[in-house]
Amino acid sequence: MTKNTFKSLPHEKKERLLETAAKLFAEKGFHQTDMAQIAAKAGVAKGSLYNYFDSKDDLYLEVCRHGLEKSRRAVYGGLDPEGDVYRQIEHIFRQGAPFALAHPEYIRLYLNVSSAGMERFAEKLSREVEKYTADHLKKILKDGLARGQVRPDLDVNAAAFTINGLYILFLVSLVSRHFQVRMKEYLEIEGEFDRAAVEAALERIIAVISDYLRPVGAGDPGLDRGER
Amino acid sequence: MTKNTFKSLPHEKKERLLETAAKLFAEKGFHQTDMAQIAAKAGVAKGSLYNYFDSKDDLYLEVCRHGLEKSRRAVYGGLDPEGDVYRQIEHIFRQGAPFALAHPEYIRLYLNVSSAGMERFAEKLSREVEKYTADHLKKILKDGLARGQVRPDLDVNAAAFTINGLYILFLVSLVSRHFQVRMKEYLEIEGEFDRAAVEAALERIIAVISDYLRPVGAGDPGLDRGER
Amino acid sequence: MTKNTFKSLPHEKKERLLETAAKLFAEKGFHQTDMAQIAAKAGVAKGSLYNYFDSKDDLYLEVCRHGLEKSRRAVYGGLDPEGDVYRQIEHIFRQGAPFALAHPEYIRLYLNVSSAGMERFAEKLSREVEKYTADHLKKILKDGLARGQVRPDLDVNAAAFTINGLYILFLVSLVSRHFQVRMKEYLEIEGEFDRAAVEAALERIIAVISDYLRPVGAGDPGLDRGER
Amino acid sequence: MTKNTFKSLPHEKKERLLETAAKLFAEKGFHQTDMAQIAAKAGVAKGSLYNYFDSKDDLYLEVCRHGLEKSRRAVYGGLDPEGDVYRQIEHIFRQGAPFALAHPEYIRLYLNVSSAGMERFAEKLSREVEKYTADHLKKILKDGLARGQVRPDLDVNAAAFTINGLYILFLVSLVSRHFQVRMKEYLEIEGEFDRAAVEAALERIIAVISDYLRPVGAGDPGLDRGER
DNA sequence: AATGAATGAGGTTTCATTCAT
DNA sequence: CATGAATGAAACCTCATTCAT
Repeated sequence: MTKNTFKSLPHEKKERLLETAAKLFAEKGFHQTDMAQIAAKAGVAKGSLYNYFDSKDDLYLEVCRHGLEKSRRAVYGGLDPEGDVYRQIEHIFRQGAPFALAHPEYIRLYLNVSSAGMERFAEKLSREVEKYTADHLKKILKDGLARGQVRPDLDVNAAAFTINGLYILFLVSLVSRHFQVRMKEYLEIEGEFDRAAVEAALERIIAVISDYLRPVGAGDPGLDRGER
Repeated sequence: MTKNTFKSLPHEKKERLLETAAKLFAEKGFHQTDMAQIAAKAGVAKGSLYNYFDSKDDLYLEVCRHGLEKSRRAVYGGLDPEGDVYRQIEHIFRQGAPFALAHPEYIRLYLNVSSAGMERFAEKLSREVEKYTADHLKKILKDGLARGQVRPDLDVNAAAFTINGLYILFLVSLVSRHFQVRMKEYLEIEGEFDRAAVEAALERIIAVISDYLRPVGAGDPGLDRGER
Repeated sequence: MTKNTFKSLPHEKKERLLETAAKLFAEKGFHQTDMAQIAAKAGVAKGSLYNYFDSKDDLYLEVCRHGLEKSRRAVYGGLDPEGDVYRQIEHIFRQGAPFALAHPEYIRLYLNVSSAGMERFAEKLSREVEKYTADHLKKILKDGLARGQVRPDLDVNAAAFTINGLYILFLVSLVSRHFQVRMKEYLEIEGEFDRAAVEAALERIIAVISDYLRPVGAGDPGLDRGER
Repeated sequence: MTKNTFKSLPHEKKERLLETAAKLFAEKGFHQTDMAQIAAKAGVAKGSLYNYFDSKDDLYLEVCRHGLEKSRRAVYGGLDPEGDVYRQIEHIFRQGAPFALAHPEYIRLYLNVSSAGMERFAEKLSREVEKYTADHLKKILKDGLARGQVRPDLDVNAAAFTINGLYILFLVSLVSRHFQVRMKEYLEIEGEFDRAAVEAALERIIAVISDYLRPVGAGDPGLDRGER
């Protein structure tokens, strides 16, 4: 468990340490990153890491939790709970994309937790990570349902599962070689996966969601679909 | 590159070796699996692995390719290209689920290729893996579009991206601790994630797809949605 | 010990095998050369090497003996025992130099036998190698002494030791990075150690020998010293 | 490159480590010596070697450099630059012999650098090693020339090459099986190569040098030749 | 609390030799 | 006799963690 010695460190030092570690873990993977490297890059002594954390596992866990908080603040921070369901969903995607581009390390860490040999972290992180988002999305959809903004026969949970699934796949496509190749293949994106391509992809995905949610016969699309 | 010495091995030995390696890699991750272990479990000498493959990387790649072929045969094997779009999509999901349960190792390997430090494998595998499925799905949707089985305004590529995304998320939920927790959270599955729960989840996801694809006003749902 | 299976091989195959091995051993050293490589380059099966020789050691020994014979034929082959002592010594140097340039591998093997961990080969080769040359040189000097061609107070054995020492040092300077650097440093050779530089060095060394051997007051130098 | 962690070790530990390594490398050769062995014999952990040196190569280089310094101090330490040329040369031989007997490992290491597969070390060591000695010898001879102590027609560089060659051959005869056999063969030494035999050999070699250098007609030999 | 040297288990790869075909 | 796959003992090097300063 994170020790008090770490908690009582100056804020700046804590941030520097966790961010350095996040970048390294995300870039090279858990096992390929070594404690000495983290210490060196963060400008602390290798031994100090063990004054702050019980083990490498412990540090990794803390790094993930830190990333989780950061991403939540970034994505759900400015959400207007009174807004239209489409606008709220779009808000999430539109906050998520720049966050992923600015902090690819945290998205990568999310992905890594699902990989082989990382189950002990999933055990500790996954519910915490997913419950928050799931509850949020379900609430948005339920509110939309209550207000007649979405199709009345909507399976809220399955829809939330789907929307979050698209959100995850979109974000990991911004940071993982594999998923980037996949997205380019599906959406037939040629050349660089630059800002414009990201924006276009985002709009098409949001349109899918909107098309799915919209009540039958709704003439006015809930989200801007001008692109399609 | 895989050496000829491996290729000319008895089929059974090749299978045993690749499957043993697949299971170990999938269970413990690439770096946590050691060559000695693979050799011992497969009943060959450590040195022999290096008669068959140039390196651990090379073996891993071969294991992934082998899994890819197996999964393709299992999932796309009995596909009836003349069938209705909904039936074809359902076929894919209904073949994929038991395959994933019977061979969780290959789904885990798929997931691992997207994790940090595995980019060199993604570089070699991802397009090969994704192009096949993407082309398949797009073709199914285009045929459905031509036959008027799906909404006429469908963004085929984005739909294929979405459907495959749901397919991936569904399968990885069967094999990855993290994604299993996530699915249970979203779909509010309590207790064991047993066969019945898997079946129920599968139907809800297929229903989402069906609802999305169906032309507006189509009275008869394309897929059985009795569950919902 | 070399097996009969090797001896009864076609001459050409034996030569090819021994020469291939000589080059590899000389280039990379005994331990860095592996049997598989030798077999591959010589165009024989790895297993065959063990039909021909008891072990790698045994092969190495045979390679050295083969090189020894070749070098003897090349260097002492055309020696005229009736000739003047100076001419005979010069003959040895003038035969040795092109041989070393044409077959650096054998000179390198000679050098390697004196290095650490090679004592078991020295035990078997050194006397055989050195006795022949020593006896030859001593005979030449004794004859010269008898004929009054060299200083009457000559310590024949020490002189032979010295002359052969210079011969060895000259030859190894043609094939060993270390001794080449050394010779260039001593003789202040700048730039490439090309044919002309080799010739010049050779003449200076022969002149040293001649100066040393010449009876006091002998007006006519025994060897051509025009260069100096 | 040698790391600071090594440099800041207690002098005694550094010496112990380098000497242990020197002895092992010299006894068994570079490739036959393993890091674990060195560590065990020197009483440090295997991992520590890698805190001190980048690699086995790096350690070997350091061991050679250390030996070089030791041998220089031993051989050139008490040299009287005002002395007679013959006395100076004899001094070098008379210092070198006991050093080689006391520290055969360093002479062996010198020899090893010239063997196959060691070129990367030669590249880094040879000039450094040879230049020092070459310059020294040339200076001694030039001074002798200026003072009329040696023959006026002396080829200083070739003479330095020769004298150093004899020095090398003499020393390696004390430590290498091969060269010992050679010396015994040339000088017809029977039985053990003991102190007395070494002394006798040394005197004969010095006499050769003296005879060679001495101006024609010099009645009084520069060096004691009573033995012959 | 901070430091960084010390530790040693562990992992990939090499290669001489054997042996079945 | 020729072949080349099989074997497994090493060997270099890494790195999480400890501990003395």
